[in-house]
Amino acid sequence: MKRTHHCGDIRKTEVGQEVIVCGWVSRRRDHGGLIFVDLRDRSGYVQVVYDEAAMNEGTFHKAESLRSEFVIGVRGKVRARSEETVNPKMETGDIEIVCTELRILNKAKTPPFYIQDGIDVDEKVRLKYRYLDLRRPEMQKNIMLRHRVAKVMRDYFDRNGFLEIETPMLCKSTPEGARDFLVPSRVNPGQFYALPQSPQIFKQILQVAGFEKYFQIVRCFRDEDLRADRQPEFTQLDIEMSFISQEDILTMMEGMIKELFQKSIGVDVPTPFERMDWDTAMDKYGSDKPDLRFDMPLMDISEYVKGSEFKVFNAVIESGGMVKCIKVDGYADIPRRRLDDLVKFVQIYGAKGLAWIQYSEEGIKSPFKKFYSDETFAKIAEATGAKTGDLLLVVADKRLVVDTALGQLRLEMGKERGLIDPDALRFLWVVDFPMYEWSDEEKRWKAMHHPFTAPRDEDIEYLLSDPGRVKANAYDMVLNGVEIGGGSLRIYNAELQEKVFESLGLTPEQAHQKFGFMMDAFQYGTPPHGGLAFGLDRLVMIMAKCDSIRDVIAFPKNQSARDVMSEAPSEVDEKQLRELSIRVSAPKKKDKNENKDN
RNA sequence: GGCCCGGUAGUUCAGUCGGUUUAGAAUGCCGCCCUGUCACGGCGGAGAUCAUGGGUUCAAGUCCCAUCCGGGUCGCCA
Repeated sequence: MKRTHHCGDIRKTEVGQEVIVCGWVSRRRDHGGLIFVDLRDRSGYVQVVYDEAAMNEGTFHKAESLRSEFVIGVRGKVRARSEETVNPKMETGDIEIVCTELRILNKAKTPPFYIQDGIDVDEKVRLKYRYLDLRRPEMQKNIMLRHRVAKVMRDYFDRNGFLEIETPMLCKSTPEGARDFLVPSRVNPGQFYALPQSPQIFKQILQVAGFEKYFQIVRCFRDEDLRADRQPEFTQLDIEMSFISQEDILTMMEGMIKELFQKSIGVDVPTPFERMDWDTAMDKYGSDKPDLRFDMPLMDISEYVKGSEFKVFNAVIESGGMVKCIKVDGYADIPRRRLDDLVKFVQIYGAKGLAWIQYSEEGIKSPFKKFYSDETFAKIAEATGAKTGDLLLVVADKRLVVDTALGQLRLEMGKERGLIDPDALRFLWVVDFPMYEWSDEEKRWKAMHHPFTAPRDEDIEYLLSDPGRVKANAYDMVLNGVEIGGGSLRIYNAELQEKVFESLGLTPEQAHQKFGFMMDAFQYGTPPHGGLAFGLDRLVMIMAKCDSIRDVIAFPKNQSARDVMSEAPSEVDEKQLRELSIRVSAPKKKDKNENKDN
């Protein structure tokens, strides 16, 4: 019984033909002498009819035994449905297959949840039975889209002269950056590989090796805590090019994105993308990845509120901080309760509090009303464009806290007030990133991007004397407030690279121990080069309109970094550990699943 | 590591102030009936370690403590 058609592909053109289809029983409607089965394969659904009066008894009897998710093969004739029985909700709703032969290829246990779109089931159940979850059409679509995305990317880069080159999964552990996943080496007792956080160094060395244009769709690993958009292993589209300017890279990537959206979801993305420097992004949107699907910029009102009796604002301004606000149109009647919630909300991001001005019909309401004149409130209204009915939410603190808290509050208000068009795609390049950021925890400057990023030429003199003012030739691609890619022009001069290591607090010995092979390579004729990497999971997540990258990864980990289907990670045999010269100090874990299910 | 939310039939939920409940509903499942359904319909039935452990109480799904599990988030993520 060899399949001739896919379920979802059959149309009126096949009417009269004998077809053989295979798939899973999605729904069975048993009317006694007449049974309908919606048969599903990866292409979609088709209705199969079993008519007691018109078929042999054994076959009909078999049809009566069908249950959800049985795997069957059906031979039958395609028939046009009568006008009253056409189902416009189904792609194949014009036709049905009248079964003449039924083969039950496999029975199935009753699944723990419905195999259909839009289910509301605890994610742990979905992940445990991932093979059933993935059987749902919307998940199938996501995985198919992901395939399509990778395919378009490969075609684009191939056509533009790029080579896909694989790099090692077993690498040297490097300082800086995320925590490494370590892999013990059996043949080198006591020594460890690290799984790559990205192929960064290898792709640069491939430039030294003269490949000029490299790309790779590659798995990366970072042992950090998980989020809706962060998995310990994730996929990057990794790119590096020689003899190019920043402009060349941005243009090449815009072309790739344009083609990608056109060919995989049929959306036209206008190019070139908007550009914004990092300082502006932080100042205006309180984020290095602004969501431009709505406006609501942060506005500085320090000059209007300084020098008053209101100690909170004064103290902040005098110590070099600032008072900024966002304007929420038509929300002057925000419930007091909600304001209390928002105070807590900004505190998450380090703000000590939140103030507000309600320009309501009954007049101005504000916790600091008594400290300021009506004129001051009028001036603030003028400066911010606030009209009667509008709400200003105000945060006072040092710059980074104000920007972060208000930036997050802006997003919260954007969602709450329905200002975000769910179909909008707003691309943006954020450029001119700072080279360093200060780590309070480690009391030192850390590379904001990574230590191979080239500082702007005019800032090189400040690398050691004033790292905070150095800007880098680094850029991020942002889509709808999500960082989907980032990269930089690289340092290609060994001395400059050493200087940057020094600025990061690495001694020449440490630098040499960790990156010596790279520094060596750089002495043998390194071309100017640069590149970037995209987060493939995040990109597909947005294209598929999902809220979590778990929905576009076939077998993701849960928030505790566990695969609940295969139950990884797990303890291993003493023998394995002995071979690796490893002794485990962690207490034995009880089997987490011993008191659960079956 | 911190904060927030959650855990009750296979699934999704309800369960008030601790007591009239034998812990309900929907859906799924099982059986019988049903020839034009497409979320088919009708009748009947089975199905619960109320996450786990301890405590308070005459009495705990409900209150308290601890633990486990899940999700979101801050820190973290070059």
